Amino acid sequence: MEHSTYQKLVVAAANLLRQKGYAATGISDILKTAGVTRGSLYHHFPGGKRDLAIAAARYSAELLLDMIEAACRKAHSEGGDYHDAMIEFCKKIYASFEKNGNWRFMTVSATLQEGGERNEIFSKEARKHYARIRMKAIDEGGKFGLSAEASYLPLRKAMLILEGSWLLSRVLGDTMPMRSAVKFIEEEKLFHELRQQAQLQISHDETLS
Amino acid sequence: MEHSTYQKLVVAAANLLRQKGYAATGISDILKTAGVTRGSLYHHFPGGKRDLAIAAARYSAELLLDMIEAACRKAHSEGGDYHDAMIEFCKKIYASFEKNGNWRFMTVSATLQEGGERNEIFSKEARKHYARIRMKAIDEGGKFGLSAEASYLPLRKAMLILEGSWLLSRVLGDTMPMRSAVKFIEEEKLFHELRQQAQLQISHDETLS
DNA sequence: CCCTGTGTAGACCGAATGGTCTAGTGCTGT
DNA sequence: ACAGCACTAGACCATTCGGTCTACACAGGG
Repeated sequence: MEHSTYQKLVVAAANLLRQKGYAATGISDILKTAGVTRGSLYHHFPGGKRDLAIAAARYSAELLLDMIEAACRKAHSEGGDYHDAMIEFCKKIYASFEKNGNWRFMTVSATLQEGGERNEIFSKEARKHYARIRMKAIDEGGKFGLSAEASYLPLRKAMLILEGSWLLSRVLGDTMPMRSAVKFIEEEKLFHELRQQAQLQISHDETLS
Repeated sequence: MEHSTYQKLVVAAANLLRQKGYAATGISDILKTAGVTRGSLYHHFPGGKRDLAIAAARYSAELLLDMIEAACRKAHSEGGDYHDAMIEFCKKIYASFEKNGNWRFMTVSATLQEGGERNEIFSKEARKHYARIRMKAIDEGGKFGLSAEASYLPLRKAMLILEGSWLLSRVLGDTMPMRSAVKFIEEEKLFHELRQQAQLQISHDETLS
């Protein structure tokens, strides 16, 4: 990991918050995991737990964006299309889930889920991160010659499936839902191809008539 | 609501747990919401919070099964197919989400998510409920003449999308993800039809050759 | 040499948490 | 009338929570 106290705190917080959620994660947990004492935390994060959670969410979102970018780059270099990139992205997440529990994913939604009443600060942060993810999708999709919508919708669907299956896998203590998420996202590529064929078919028919 | 103290506790707990999660929901919250005092709670649920959460999860799972059943019945009576039932199911959940925040859904995964270390009791409960949902899907799909797998997979996919979008909608404080979940699940019907056509196409070609 | 600023250490605090315990209420069958 | 019971009420407890505060370590500049 990183060696600065600040970084140690963010990394530890990101992991714990993702695993247990905001309310269940105690400051002491984070301090113990990070090997840091209370004074340091409140020096770097005057706002306490809230500040730290926001920093952790930002860090996690960064990792997620990197994964998306890497998956797209790989698909590109292997001659695949945008849907191949989505599959690659999903498989990466599954692999890391299978290996280390749930580490390195499901950043924003899990991290910023404070119990109880609407927390406008956290919601605003979350919206910011998801907007960035959206922009990244549009950007990467564009490199495959896709429109903004054709870039964003597949990623959104993949994200929903992944978040759902991640949630489930965590509750059940079983990676099966994550595995089926991979299958579902592989299916999406087929779906997309079939839809294209069907549209070709239609325009063909229309040309004939 | 129900009038027995036991029922009042279960209903209040189910709502609060779903909204805020296990760790963030205090016993006092539940008592206040239910209009019940501490002694009563520990009379009906000697195991305290844990017992109550398990009962709440069971209750929520029951509601979910009812919703699935109702959606299938409606699709049947209107001459629709199994995918129409999934769409109906999803729309119902979206409608109730739109109306009362997040009430009456996302039972098991949210309710039984205790922070921290693997909680084998909760996981076992969750597995039990999801197994029941699976059986219900197979049962209902059978009435539409579908195989077990063809019954279960669409529901699983719908559930994953719904859980993901529910999670997101809650964090963002915006029903948009739920709305897109409805669209995605409507898409599934089209996907299924296209796939059937393609398979017919293939078997046709094979017959010709 | 001290002074100042950045960062660390951990004792300490009030509030809130989940859980226990005793007293009491009101309905039951006898 | 009374004993037995299921149930309710809420004071009480130990623990833990997030957060504050003072003391200290140790740089670099004068």
